Amino acid sequence: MYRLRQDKLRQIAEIGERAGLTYAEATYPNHFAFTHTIPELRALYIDRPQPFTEAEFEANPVHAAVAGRLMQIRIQGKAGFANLQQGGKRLQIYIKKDVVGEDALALAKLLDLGDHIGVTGHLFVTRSGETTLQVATITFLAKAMLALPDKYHGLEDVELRYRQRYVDLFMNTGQSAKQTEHGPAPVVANSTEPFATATEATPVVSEAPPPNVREVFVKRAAVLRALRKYFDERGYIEVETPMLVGIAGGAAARPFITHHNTFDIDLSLRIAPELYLKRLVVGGLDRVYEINRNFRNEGVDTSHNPEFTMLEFYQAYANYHDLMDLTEEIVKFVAMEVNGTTIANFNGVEIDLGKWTKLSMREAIIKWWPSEFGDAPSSNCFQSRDLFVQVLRKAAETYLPVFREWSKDVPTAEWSNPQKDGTLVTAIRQMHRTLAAGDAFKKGFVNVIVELAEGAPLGKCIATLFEVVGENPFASNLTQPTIIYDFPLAVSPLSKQKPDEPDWVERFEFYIGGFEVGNAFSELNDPLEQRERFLDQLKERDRGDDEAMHMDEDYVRALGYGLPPTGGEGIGIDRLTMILTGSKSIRDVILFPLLRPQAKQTETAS
RNA sequence: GGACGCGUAGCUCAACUGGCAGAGCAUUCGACUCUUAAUCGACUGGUUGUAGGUUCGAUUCCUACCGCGUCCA
Repeated sequence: MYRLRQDKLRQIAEIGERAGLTYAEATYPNHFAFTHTIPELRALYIDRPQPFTEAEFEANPVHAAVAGRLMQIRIQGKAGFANLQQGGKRLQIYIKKDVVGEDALALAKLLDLGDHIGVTGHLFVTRSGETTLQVATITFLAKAMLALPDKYHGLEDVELRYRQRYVDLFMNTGQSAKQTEHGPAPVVANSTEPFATATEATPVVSEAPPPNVREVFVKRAAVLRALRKYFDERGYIEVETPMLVGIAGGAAARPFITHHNTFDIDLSLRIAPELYLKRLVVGGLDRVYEINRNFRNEGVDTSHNPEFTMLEFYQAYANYHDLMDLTEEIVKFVAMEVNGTTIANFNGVEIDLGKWTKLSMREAIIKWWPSEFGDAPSSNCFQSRDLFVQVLRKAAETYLPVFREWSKDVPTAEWSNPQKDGTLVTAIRQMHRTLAAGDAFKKGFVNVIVELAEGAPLGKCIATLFEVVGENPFASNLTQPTIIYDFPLAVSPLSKQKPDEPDWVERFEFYIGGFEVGNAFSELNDPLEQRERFLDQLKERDRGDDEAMHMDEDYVRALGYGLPPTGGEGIGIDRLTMILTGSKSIRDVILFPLLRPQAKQTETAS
């Protein structure tokens, strides 16, 4: 292939020589003076309510020079049509020997799909009604040495699309015949729908065209633009804080470790900018935001990529109630800027980003209490470990009959304060293992009991129970925009306590489409309390939680200079973009998602 | 880390219950001055992800590994 195309390049050079061009000028020129981009030209004369007619073109000829990549060629002897693509749009061009002459036609015959050319000419309307550029001159700009994917299907192989995003981007622009056949707004092609009921038939996968990849990333840029506009207009300043850090703090996650040679020290890639941004608020930057990458050393799935983009913003004198209002406003604003509507379509479900539900975590647990667990508990069950244990025990005995056998002789006291190797703990662990291959929901529930039996803090158990109940796959509780507020202190080492309930903090997360999109809280600004929280984290770390935080003495010192009451929030940009583009996987909104390297053979010329 | 699924020509896909590995597009050659998934004729293209095993015979069955996807941890 390479050799054949190199031959063509030489022939192209020969044609160029006749026009006085050097080999380089004829094959890889370094300039083309265009008058319009293809999207501009289309917007002016074609993509409008009343496209220009042939009569209008004849009365007022439109001359243009455009450049693009050849996506289709229909040559017919001494004339032919082709489609040039630029900026995700295509323009048909018509090359006729009578007009362009012998050499230009010879050049046209040497062109391959994927080549870049520039053309000059004027617009006309064909008999079949397509506005077309009648070519006067052709300038060869660059050769595609590799064959393009199937012109009808485009590039469909998901792995290839991610590995060779450059091909994905110019093939899947919504312009391929298969994509246009399926309507103007192709949805992400995939089959399984978490929210679909069991009675619905599985859609036929092969019929769905690949998504409009270009559009997804154009929209992603629009999301970022809208967010910057929102914050810039409200007096926030955009900052950039270190990604290479000594202590990776601000979140519960494992960092990547790297090394700086001249200092000869190990550094981490940041897992969150949080602690630096609050230092800036101490420094008097009352409103700051940062949009950039975080790195977390974790696995990959449809909502996780080890590097992901996060927006974090901090606002002095605000608390989490202010941030809840702000959150609704921001999401609505971005949706309107990007899509012109607050309605989003995700996984076949219509989501209204303008309609929000607010529930405290405790309310949510009670409201969404699965009927399989028996009667919902009363709201005071979160007040003490004993009461919580009683509720869980009752639920377990209702939901899982085996539990009745195991626990009937066990006094509540042992539930509350179990022996590490006692019969109860052993039995529960055993049960957890036997469920491993089975029902995930059941397993999640048992997991709460395991945590409880192993002596995890009550708050942590409550948070885990919330996740189980909230993410119940049979209920889709967190699909529509939902704010869950008031978190247990035990899972929130950087948040400020509620004044009247010291075991709970002023924190919320918001969910859309079934997953967490953002996290916010009133910032803990008492340095002594913060030091204690770090020390608690170190204890958790000693107990084996390698996601627990490290002590950050400098951060505590910064708080020592006085952090005003401050509200701070983080929003996952990739996930927000997924919702706004209907992308089912985070990999569909990240240009080059992390993939395992392929140590495969590299194809070369022959 | 586990379960399930997938991997065949550059791309999109076939190949029945184990019996000579095929088609369309792209490529190459030829015809064609309003086509649009252009059309017509001819040709070319393969270590069936990798390595083993069973078998007279493996794309197909078995094992391990590699990569991807989905769900879960």
